[in-house]
Amino acid sequence: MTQRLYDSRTGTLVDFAPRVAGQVGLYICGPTVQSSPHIGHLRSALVYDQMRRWFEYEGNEVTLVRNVTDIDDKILDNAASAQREGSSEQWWALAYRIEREFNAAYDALDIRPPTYEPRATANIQPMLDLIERLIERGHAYVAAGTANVYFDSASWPDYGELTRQKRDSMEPAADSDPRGKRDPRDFALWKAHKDAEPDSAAWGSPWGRGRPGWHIECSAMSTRYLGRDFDIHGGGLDLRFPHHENELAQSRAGGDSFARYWIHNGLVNVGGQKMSKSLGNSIFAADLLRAAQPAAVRYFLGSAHYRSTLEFHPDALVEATAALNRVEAFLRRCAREAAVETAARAGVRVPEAFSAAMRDDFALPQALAVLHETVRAGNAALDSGDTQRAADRHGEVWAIVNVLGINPLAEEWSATSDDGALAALGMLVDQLLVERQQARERRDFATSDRIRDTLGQAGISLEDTTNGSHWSLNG
RNA sequence: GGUGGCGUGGCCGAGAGGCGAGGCAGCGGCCUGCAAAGCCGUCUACACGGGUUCGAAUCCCGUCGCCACCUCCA
Repeated sequence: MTQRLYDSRTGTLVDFAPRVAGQVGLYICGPTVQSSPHIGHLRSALVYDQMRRWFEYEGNEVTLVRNVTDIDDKILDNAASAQREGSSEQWWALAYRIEREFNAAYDALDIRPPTYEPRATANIQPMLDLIERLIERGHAYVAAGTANVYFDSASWPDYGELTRQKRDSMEPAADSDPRGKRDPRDFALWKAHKDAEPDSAAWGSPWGRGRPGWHIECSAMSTRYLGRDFDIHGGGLDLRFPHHENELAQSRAGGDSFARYWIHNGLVNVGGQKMSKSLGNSIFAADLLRAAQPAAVRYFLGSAHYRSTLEFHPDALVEATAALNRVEAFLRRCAREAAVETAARAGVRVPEAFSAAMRDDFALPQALAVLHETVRAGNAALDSGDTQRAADRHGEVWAIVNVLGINPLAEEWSATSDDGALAALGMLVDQLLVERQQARERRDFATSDRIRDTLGQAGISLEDTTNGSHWSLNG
């Protein structure tokens, strides 16, 4: 069965075939590092992380390139306004600090680093080369008497193809500062240096000192690392227009065939509304990581289809944690009762229904339904004493949670735990469990319940089974 | 004005002509000293009005409501 995916350029579900069989090239628009990462940034990164893991699980070699926009208007503005309030932080220091915040959040969620992460400021020359090519081909012009270079949208008949809009029916943009544009729909390839901006934010070019426009970096960097003809270009839905439209226009006008497939992930709403600074309803990465375990955050962010709007609500993480606890409880129970060997589950493949869901445009909600159905089947097998069948389900569940990166027992999540403290806790709890068991045997339930209550207040839950009692720390 | 999307049960969230995805929460049962966990069962649905069809949440027409993008955006 072939991989299907929704290509937003054609607006249809299509068969995905990589340019070179077994090798997938993926370019993702990363963040502009101007302020702290929020839930929307994480969702976007996670969506492509899970796609990448799935492609790799299917035997492909994936080259994932995700850029960092580390020079743009907002970064300069934010640095300048902080400086007016006494900050000494330069724009490039701000960008780097924020970039590290993003990487810390990605790491916390085990979003694997891309194959490469190019920064705009490190790729000025390839951008200049592309701009020169566009001028030579008659698709760009230098605004008279300035160092501003614009893409000539009227010279490119396909302009609007990505979002299936006609150039003539686009709303005439209120262009506050045309600076020599021939048409409001033209967009900047190169922006002339302004006196008010720091010298460090300008590079030399054939047209004068300045800095790159927003879109040109992605055209230059995607083709530099993935080739002039590559497989998939992805990013947030809000980037379709103008960012991706302009990328596509300038790349094709420059002679590159560019991305074969375009994918766009849905945005995150909070309280039914788009998250925005002015509404003050932003949920930041730090908020999420404080509220729940990383695996639960991943589970929540992957609980809606990647193209759907995901609704964040206060209980969402509680529900995700509960759902994942169920999976964890099964994995632990199975390890106890069915004596599952690590080696035995290593080669187990995901259930066919799970693969079918993933191959159908990465249908995560259905894939998660398969996960839960497999857990239920495994628990039912344990209930009936069929340990072989339980072990089989255990292997499948293990394979699923690893592909999605939501394995509650994965080493990634436990790296920071304090082994010494945990060992000490274990000894104390085990001693209490012995006392409780003795109380139960003499039917002194007042004592046994008191021990359970005390442990409960300390955040430890108990589970009595025919093979003894088990304890766990509440997530 | 242009382009695209959405409205599903208490909540989240799939599905896209015929067996009610799944999770969270609730209820009943089994199990349990009682719980917890688990399993079994179960109540609340497809915005509204027409139409097509043997059959519509799904297709068509209309209505209402909501949202996104149209040069800052994940």
